[in-house]
Order: sequence, then C-alpha cells, then structure tokens
Amino acid sequence: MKRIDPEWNHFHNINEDDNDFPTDLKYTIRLYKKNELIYRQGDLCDALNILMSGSVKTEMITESGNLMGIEIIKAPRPLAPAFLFSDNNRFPVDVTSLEEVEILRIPKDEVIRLMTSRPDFMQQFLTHNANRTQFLTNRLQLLSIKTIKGKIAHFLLEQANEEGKTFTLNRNQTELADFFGVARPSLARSLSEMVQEGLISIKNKEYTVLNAKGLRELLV
Amino acid sequence: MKRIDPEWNHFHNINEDDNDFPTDLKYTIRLYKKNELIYRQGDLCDALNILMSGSVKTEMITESGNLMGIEIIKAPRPLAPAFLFSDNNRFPVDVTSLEEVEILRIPKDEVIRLMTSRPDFMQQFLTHNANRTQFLTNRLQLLSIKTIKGKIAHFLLEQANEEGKTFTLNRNQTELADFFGVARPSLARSLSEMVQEGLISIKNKEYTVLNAKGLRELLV
DNA sequence: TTCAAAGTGTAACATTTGTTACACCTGAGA
DNA sequence: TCTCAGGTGTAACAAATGTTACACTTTGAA
Repeated sequence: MKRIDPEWNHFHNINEDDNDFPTDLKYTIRLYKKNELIYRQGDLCDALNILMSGSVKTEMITESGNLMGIEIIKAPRPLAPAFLFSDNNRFPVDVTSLEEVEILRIPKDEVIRLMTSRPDFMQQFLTHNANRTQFLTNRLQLLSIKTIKGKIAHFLLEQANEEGKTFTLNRNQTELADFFGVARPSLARSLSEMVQEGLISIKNKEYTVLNAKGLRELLV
Repeated sequence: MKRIDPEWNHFHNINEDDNDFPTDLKYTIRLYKKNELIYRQGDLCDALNILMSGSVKTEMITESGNLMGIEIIKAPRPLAPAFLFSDNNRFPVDVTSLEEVEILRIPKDEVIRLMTSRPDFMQQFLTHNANRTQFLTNRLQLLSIKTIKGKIAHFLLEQANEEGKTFTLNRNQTELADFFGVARPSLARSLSEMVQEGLISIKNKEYTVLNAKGLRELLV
C-alpha cells in the first residue's frame, strides 16, 4: 500500500483495494474535473470526505503552518474532518479541484457505525483530531506572542533540548519568516540583535542557545 | 442535574449520581487540597481527567478566547482532553488547584471501551473535540490577520448577517481590545477611522456595517 | 573553475501600533 | 440632584515592524 504522509495513513487505510475494507460500508465516490467547485462556503458537512486522489484548493488552516489564504491539499487527506461532528457543521471555505479529483464520501451515520465496530479506526480518528488540536494550540501560542524576538525565543526553546546544544534548522530565513508571519528583513534584524545580545549564536543554519533564561524572558 | 456550561454537559453527564452511570466503569476519584500541583508540564496524560468540583489554574488556551497566561478552569470540565489521544500525550502546562478539587480519572482504555459501548457518549466526545477545533481555527484566523482594521472587519462581518443591519455588542472597547490582542487606544483609533471612512457606524454599542465589500478588502 | 541563483546582512525610511495622558461623557447610586 | 467610576475619544510621542533597496555570501550546476 502506498504510504505518503504518515499522519494520514489511517485514512488512507480505508481503501477499496484493501482486503480489510469493510464490505458493508455505505459510501459514495465522486469524481470531479479540473476547476470544479466541490464545496461552497456554508455547505452542510454531513459526511466524512476523503480526498483519495488529485489535489484541491481551499482556505483552511493546515498542518504545514500556513494560515488562511489559498491552500492546496493533496491526496490522501480528509477534508475538514473537524466539521463533521461540530455543532456548526458547515464548510468554512470554498473547496475547488485543481485537477481530476476523486473523493470518498462516508455519511456521518456510517462513520459512527464504523467507529463503534472498529476500535482501531476510532482510535486513529481520535488521534488525528487530537494531533490537530495540539498543532492548532501550538500555532496559536506562537502567534499570540507579539514580538518577533519572542516568537524566535519560543521556537528555539522548543527546538533546543539543552542550553548550549547546537542544532541545525532545515528552513531558511524566508521560510522561517513566513512561519512566524513576519517580514524577512525584520526577522534578520531581530536575529542579529539576539546574537549581539549574546542570547544565541548562528553559524550558517546551525543555531545554538547560549542563554535559555534570557530567551524565556522574551516570551512575555 | 446541574447544568452550568452547555458545552460541557456531556462530560457532566458522567456522574456517579446519574442512574445511567455505567456500573462496571473503572475510574478513580482524586481529591486535592488548595494550591496542590495536580499535573506538571510534561506529565504523561494517559487518562481522561474531568474536573468535577472546584477550580484549577493552568496556562492552556480556552474557549473564552484568552491566550496563554494564567487560566482558571471551573468544574465541570475535562482537563486537556485533546492530549489524551495525541501522539505526544503530555501535559503542556502545569495544573494547580485553586481550592478543594475533585477530579474524576478514567483510564484511556476505559474511555475507549466506554465510547464503543455507548455511541451517545462517543458522539458527544467527538462533538466536543470538533467544536474545540473549530474554535481554535476561528481564533487562529483572527490572530493571523495582521492589521487591527482587518481584525475588526473579520469580527464585524462574522457578527453582521446582512449589510446595513444594526446589532448590539455586549462587550465594551476594553474587552474587545483584549479579544483582539491589541491596545485599547489603538482599537479606538482604528474604529473611529473606519467610521470616518464610511465603512461602519457606531452609536453607543450598536454597530452597523455600511460597506461590507470595503470591509472584506481589509482582510488581506 | 565559473557563473547564476538563492540566501543573507543591513541600512534608510514609512507605517502601524503601543504608551501615556487627559478631557469628556454617561449611568447608577447616594 | 450630585457624584463618582467606568467607559470613550483623542492627541503626542515612542517603539516595533514593514518596505525597499542593494551589496555580499553561499551553493550548486554547467
């Protein structure tokens, strides 16, 4: 079985080709051509939608850390699984196909039945939701820090296990600035100030926390 | 049965006094005195903790919209239910009792068993998580808008169903500024500029959207 | 090695927001 | 009615961040 994105394996596990696929599961598969409007903002979300192949464009928040704006989702992934069970179960944004798209649609009742009959699926579903909540909480913490230095401190303290330990970031300044939601030169300025203040040291993409206590004071 | 906060009813439903309380459920109830450290940041979270009575202090993000900082949680509410099923199932913050506290503790295995055996409980659990995710997503959207005018626009467009319709806010400027995470005079300045620009009108606490299209352009 | 593209450091200036301070208004009680 | 506390409008200034521009460095491929 193809395994692309570890986080979404459990949804990819639901696959017609799978021997384990429940034979009595009620579901539909819908195909969309390129540039079709799949869901409109405000549409009722009464089924679990799993993007099986292709890619779509939405404006939701994603695991990658991007906010709002246009967002591209690639198969295999569920579409807005958080909205299936919420009280206000309506799509928050438009969903449009970017290419030929295949969507597996399992009605809410069936999802519930599937979960009660297959504890492993239920646990995977729960884990997914839990991970997403945790991600959102983290992201929210980061964004709620007002100053750029504070964001940097939060991020570096999370990365560095120990004071004085050196670690390599696989993001460049531009990506880091996007992640923080700030302008690139502003990030560079803050970084160089923090180096001057002796809080951290940077050599290429190798970062070292020199003064963890000082960093913590920036978190406000 | 006491029903304090509608969102948490389903957890309050699990109550020893309840006729419906499952007789074979394995659980423990722990009592804490005032100012005891209940959980420490990094502690393993392998059970569903429900605060049955009393109140505790934490630093998590809450439904009320407050970010980080010290947060007070009053019974009945679960403590960090999102972390029970997440891959990184550790408490993100310290939890300390503010008064005498009673905590119902259901092991993870038992929670799973309870959910499979009682679909209504499962659905309530799912709905709670879904609502929380939706809340966090909303909050994140708001925070990811950089300008104060943008935040105001986002908020007012959400409140106003129609252009030209007048509605009353039950928050004063100070509360609104806290909600947006900005300084009060800055909010007032932005509001009065938006009134001057003809986007909205304000009379006491009655707000009217005059130019919805113009507001949408502020969302960037 | 050479060269172009991407990444980085930094400066000058513009813009936005925060801070502080104070005057005014409004409404609930004495 | 008076009074006072909370809420609001606004101004002057400070601080942080964004914008634009450009030179330098690193990297990777020809």
